[in-house]
Amino acid sequence: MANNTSFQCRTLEVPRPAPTRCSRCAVRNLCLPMDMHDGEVDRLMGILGCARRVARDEVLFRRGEAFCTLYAVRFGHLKTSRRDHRGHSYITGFHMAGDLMGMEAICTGRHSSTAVALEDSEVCEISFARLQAALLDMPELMLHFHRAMSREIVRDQSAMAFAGMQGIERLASLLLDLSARYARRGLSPRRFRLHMSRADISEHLGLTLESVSRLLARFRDEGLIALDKRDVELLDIGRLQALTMKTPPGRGRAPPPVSLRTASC
Amino acid sequence: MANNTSFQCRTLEVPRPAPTRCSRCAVRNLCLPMDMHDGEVDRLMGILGCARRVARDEVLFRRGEAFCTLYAVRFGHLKTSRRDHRGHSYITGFHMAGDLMGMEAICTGRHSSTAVALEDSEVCEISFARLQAALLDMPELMLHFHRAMSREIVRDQSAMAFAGMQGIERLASLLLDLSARYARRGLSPRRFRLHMSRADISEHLGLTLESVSRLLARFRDEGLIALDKRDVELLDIGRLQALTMKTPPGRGRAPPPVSLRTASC
DNA sequence: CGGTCCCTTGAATATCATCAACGTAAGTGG
DNA sequence: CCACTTACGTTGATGATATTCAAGGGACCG
Repeated sequence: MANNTSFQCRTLEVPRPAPTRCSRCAVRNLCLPMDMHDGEVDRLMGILGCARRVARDEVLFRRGEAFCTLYAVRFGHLKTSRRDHRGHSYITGFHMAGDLMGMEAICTGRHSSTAVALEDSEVCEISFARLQAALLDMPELMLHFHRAMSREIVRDQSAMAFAGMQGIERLASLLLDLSARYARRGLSPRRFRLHMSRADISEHLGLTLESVSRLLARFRDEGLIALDKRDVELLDIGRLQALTMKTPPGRGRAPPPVSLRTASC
Repeated sequence: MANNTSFQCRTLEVPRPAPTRCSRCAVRNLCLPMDMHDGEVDRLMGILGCARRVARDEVLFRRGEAFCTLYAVRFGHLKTSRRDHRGHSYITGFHMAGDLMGMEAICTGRHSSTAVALEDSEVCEISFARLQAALLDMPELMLHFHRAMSREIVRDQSAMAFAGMQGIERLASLLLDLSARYARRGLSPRRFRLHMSRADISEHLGLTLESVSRLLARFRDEGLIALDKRDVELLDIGRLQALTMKTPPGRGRAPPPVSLRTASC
């Protein structure tokens, strides 16, 4: 982890590891197009800053701060939060290896949310200006970037559904979402750690801390999950999914088949 | 509105207006960079399809459908909706002149939501493939596009806050959001029409239709708004804003000042 | 005129927030 | 090592809020 100063870093407090080597990165396939060959990958070195360690509870970026870099999570977990009009804060997302962070800031040039590490983590700094320039020469990378932003839109729109759900469904949805994301990373979809506090969960789901605690206890008592502090095991994924699929008594309808009217373009 | 066939349109059912002329479009400044001169604007003609009319209740695109074009609203109002796991649908957004639609579909190549017109409307079809190609030559337009996607992320993240709000705050937030959007378009921020049904509002806010009706009546009775079917007038915007800022009794805290720690980039 | 759609209103119930107390574990300092 | 503190989580009692079920009003349309 040699201190690298060839690229201007924002703060000098944290020891700097060597510049990011995407070609060796564990989450390369999450950050970059799958079919990108190493030669192209190496060209990216120019737009990358250094990997940056973020200690637990440390702020990666803060609301109102000028935006200049995107961040790709190399390992660890982070949360992003905002405040609504009344100053009440809520968590817009939990982020893990391979996730891209900071895209909300592009539109204004200032961050609209604050990112904090839930555990000691490492992110890869991506100069937005250099990325913009690089995209002009790399059409596949540009498309990949657009897909990443679109994925963030889909994720955020999915979270909007919480508003119409009961607490029990919100919590089940969160557990299943985390499970699926770990599965995609080759980790266990059944056993994982909730790196966030109960308060974090409640601020993400729009419930109170007490409700989250009660709901988790209920899931445990009903044999849906095993729970040991922040370690959770999903004992009955099928029943958890069923929870997200019906609250009303009689008419729990299966989601209709996706219409695939082929378009002629 | 001559029928134009120089560009392949998806359906031939609707009469085709002449190809879109951005340089004369009323919402040009919402779609395109402000400082774009007419010469550049004319270059865009190549990536634009035809303006497309969408009749009230008509589907512009449907979940599962292959994605090939983005849509910029020229006039009218539309809604986009999705279904959560349990098949329960919710509305991800209301869209009006100048809004860009369809960005959620970029990541998978298929639409994840369904767009329906709330009234007779017109959108401008933007071939995504051609847009991608054009962006390679037009760095400012690329940045503009990235800002538009980022704005969508911010908007969606703002809507996530509904989950943590009471009904009264959710409704006030919606009214103020619509008000602000109309103001930005040079329309009255005080008087406007709710082009969506009560059911649409309820599915957007995560409430029941009955709750929305009761809350609107309450706002009316308390002199916050005047209400005549779908026409609304905000009589006391200040008090409406106050509603979004405090529900809890004592400790309604003013939002803290934005921290502007200047970053050295 | 009958029907439908959209909206409103009422009464009973379920769900969640609030307030409060307590438990546990980790860290600190004597 | 023990008393103390702090952060985090659990649990209980109570009340506010929103949902559910039900009925009905009003506008529009064939």
